[in-house]
Amino acid sequence: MPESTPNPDAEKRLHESQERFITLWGQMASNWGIPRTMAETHALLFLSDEPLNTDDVMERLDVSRGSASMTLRALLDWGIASRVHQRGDRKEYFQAEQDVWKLFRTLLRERKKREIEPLLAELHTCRELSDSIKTRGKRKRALDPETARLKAFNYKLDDMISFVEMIDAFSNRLMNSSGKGLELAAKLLAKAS
Amino acid sequence: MPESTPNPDAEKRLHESQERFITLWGQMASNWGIPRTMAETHALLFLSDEPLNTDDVMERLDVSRGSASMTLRALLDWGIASRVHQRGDRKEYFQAEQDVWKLFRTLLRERKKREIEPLLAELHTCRELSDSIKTRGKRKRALDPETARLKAFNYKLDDMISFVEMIDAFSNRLMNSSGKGLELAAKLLAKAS
DNA sequence: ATCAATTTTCAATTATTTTTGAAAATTCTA
DNA sequence: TAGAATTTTCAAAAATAATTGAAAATTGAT
Repeated sequence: MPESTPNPDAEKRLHESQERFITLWGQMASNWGIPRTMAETHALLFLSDEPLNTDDVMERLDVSRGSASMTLRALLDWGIASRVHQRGDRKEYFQAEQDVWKLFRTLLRERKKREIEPLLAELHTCRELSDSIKTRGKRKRALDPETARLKAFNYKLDDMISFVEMIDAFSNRLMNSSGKGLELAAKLLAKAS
Repeated sequence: MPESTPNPDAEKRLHESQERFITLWGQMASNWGIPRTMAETHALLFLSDEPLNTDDVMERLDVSRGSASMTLRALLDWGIASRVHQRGDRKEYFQAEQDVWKLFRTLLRERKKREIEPLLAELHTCRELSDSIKTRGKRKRALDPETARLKAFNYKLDDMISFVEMIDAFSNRLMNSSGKGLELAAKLLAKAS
């Protein structure tokens, strides 16, 4: 095998590897409730060395202009891509966060805001709703079946609420701890458990 | 307001609160790529004091027999519900894990098996694919653009791989640490960061 | 202000996921 | 083993989510 040939496969194989990564990213994301095209677009930007414009995305991912536009805007909304202006070109260019840990923290922040916080709010609403029954019009002697059911339900809600609060607190730590927060946490956990 | 009346609202309000919880659980789950009915069924079992059978689920959630059957089996597959036999009744009954932390660890274990491990495997495949180019047929004097692209890509893959390996290791810790592992991790992280 | 380039929007279409329901399979009882 | 009760299966239907594409809006240069 000739050692000095500028391997003609290289380009093709790099491309294949990138393609695989993009596809993988899309599949993973869709398992986690994120639209496939959004994740593929993100992967494409992540892998690209220079910023890309809408047409680049359309061509490489074979999607419509509308889709590319919506998707890119969504990535901006999530805070994992940013606009870049290429001088001498009127088109908008986009680039993705390159630091994997920053990316992770951004995603965590967004999902916390979009899901954990509303979840907690609604759980508290449930709890108030059922709690307000408990203390009303009941005698001390507590073992009528209805009260028992109520108590059991309230316990479960409380467990769930403190669990979610725990997750929430943990997310805060991770989000704010600079650098490799998880790594730290894992090490500490390893020692402790 | 009469203090001693066995409040006639109580039943209704408890029911409403449970209903809200079930709905909430379903919505949350579907944000995370889990079928709504599956989560609702889980919530129902979680809230129920005694095990339920397929007909109970069908009635309470207003779904077909087929759906209830599939869903219950899926919950068994996930390991977050178990079969129970009610003596004197031929029907199968189901109950959900009641310990929220155990539930969490079970879900973590499953998602790790179903997603993190395949992800890692495929990432390594990508890496091998692109790595095999790098070392082939290139001279030391490395700055031709193709090699540079390759290097950049490999760096990104490596970052991603070590990130996912980190997550994987962390999941292992959490899964195995008995009891409130996350709580522990959060506390430690709080001290350390 | 005008106009061409570019981006955004959104109703209609297409793709994907979930659910249904009844037939087939299984299980339990006698 | 027969037969009723129960569960499972899966093709078809329904529901949901994502994408398209062309019209409308916006932008930036002159």
